[in-house]
Amino acid sequence: MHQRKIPLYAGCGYSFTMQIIGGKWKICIIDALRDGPLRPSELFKAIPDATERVINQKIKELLNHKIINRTIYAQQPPRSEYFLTELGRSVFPLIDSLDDWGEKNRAVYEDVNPENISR
Amino acid sequence: MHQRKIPLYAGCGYSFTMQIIGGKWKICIIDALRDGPLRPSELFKAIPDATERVINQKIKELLNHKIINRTIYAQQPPRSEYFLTELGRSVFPLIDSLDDWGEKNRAVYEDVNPENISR
DNA sequence: TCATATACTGATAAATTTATCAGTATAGCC
DNA sequence: GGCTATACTGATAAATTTATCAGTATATGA
Repeated sequence: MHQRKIPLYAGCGYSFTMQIIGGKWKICIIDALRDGPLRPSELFKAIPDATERVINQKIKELLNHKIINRTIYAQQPPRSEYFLTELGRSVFPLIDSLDDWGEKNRAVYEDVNPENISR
Repeated sequence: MHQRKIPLYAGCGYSFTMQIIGGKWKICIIDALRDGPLRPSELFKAIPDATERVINQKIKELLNHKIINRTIYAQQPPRSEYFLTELGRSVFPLIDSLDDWGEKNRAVYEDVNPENISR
């Protein structure tokens, strides 16, 4: 595994929250599970821009962080389903706010040269 | 400068928002400017955990993204001040929600072995 | 003249995150 | 036996972000 060298900074609530739901794909996963449990393969289909490997990694983090949980069916071939925990559902309002802000303010950057937008 | 190879993913509003306020220090900067303009040196003092270089980089991004703006006084030694734009102030509710969620749910992880929390 | 204070920028290294690709395990079916 | 489908994991490369450290410019005042 990967051994962290610089301790995570969580001095403020938002830094902490960002550790849980930040990164490139986590919110996508949470959002995809809104309407009910999904099997891994369904999750991959729901987020086609991400590789399966990354989704698996992020699933693991979300499991560790108790945002999602898993049902494993004792079948062959294996079958499992991921679903949101109570804690996971509690981030819906955050996602919605972030999403609304983004959709609303996307237009602000539309008339700008991309060179001037990027970091 | 740095030339991006993988295009930024902003397929959803929240991905877009995350590009604007995500990363390790941007929200800290926005938050620090809540109570009024600050000079760079004051900003550094307000966020002692970050290096000045990083703050400067993030300032640049926030300027590009029209979240903050700058007043430059024609003085010597130079004097400038950063302040939030209208757009910048519009993210307060987001920050507050993220912060509240973090403070509220921090405790969830307190009884857990750190090994099981990290990614 | 020379050091000072201030607001930056450049170059590069280190750390972290994400992507790529290949491999494991197993019951059931042909 | 060999193939399939499924849910993963490992190793490593590539990309990106953050950190480290040094340097620029300039009016002012000692």
